[in-house]
Amino acid sequence: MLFAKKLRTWYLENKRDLPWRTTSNPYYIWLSEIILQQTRVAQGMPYYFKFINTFPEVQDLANASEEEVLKLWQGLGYYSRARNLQAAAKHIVNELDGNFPESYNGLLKLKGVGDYTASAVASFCYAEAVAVVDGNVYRVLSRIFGIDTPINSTEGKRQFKELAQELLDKKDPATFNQGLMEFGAIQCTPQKPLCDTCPFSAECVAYNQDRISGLPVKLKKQKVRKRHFNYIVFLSEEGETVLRQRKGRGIWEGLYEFPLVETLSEVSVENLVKEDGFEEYSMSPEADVRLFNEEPIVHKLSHQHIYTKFWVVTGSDLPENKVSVAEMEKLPVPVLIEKFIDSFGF
DNA sequence: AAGGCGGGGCA
DNA sequence: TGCCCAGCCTT
Repeated sequence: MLFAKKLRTWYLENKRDLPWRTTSNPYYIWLSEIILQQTRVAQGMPYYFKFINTFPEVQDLANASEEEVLKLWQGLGYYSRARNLQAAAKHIVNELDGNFPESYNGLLKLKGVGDYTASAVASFCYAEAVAVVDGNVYRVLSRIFGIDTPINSTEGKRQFKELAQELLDKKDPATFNQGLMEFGAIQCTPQKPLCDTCPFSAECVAYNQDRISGLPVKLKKQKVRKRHFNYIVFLSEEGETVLRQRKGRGIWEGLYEFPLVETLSEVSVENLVKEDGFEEYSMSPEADVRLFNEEPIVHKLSHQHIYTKFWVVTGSDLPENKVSVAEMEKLPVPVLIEKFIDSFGF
């Protein structure tokens, strides 16, 4: 049986009911695709509901403040997605008269929309015959066809895109694309795929050559950078503290945090006050600096381990960027900061 | 072509 | 622990 036909049959019998599968509104489809980039369905789902409830139309998203968008996005990670999301919404409203691009090429021009997302929206909403290639597709095709080209190499990307495009059901690209991804998510999983009930096991190269654990091939693993963050948590008698917005390129761009002194290694209070950047807070001599957590809190990200100490300062004048506790809770902050705020109590 | 970017789930 | 998740952007 043809690959597409077999996949279609499997999909129609096994697909999950997901909220973005009941709409053909390109705004909702686009929103769901951005949320789901490098993100599991279970993790992204509550954010999808928050966004469509808060911003029912693309105009609502375009008119919001960046701060409000980032606050809604808080906890989901990869915050450039949220900034690009709103930039694209503004572009659609202001330059495209509120109308979504209706082709792969048009969609590709939107900020934050790459080959995958443009293919997904174009095929789901407009039945354009463009194949999606995401992590699921790499895994499924590499196993069934026994392709060991690294999926994160230039050649691998080209090869898998070409194969997916050949296999694509040109008459119903939406069902094919969703089926291939769903198959990877449910049946051909990274660990312990369900080969016993797999409709492709007879021809699957990985299954028949016992190479399941070896496919797909991925080039080298990223090494984790270790950093040491010292957050200065000012407290005034009026119940204020200080938060600052992270600027420039890097982690958590646009989010808020306490004044930060980054050091090359763990520091004591004697050394902390001698660090570059600390003197700018011009603390009063009678100020009290107290370490909140004796043992550094390790915040683990995919590419960084952040060893964090929170230093609570009382009896000092507050530097720039004072905020009340009520204002603080409306600002978007990294999960690391949110967890501290919760445990500290304020 | 390579590196950077979050947070969480799972074996 | 390490790997992966409906990837994209910058250098």
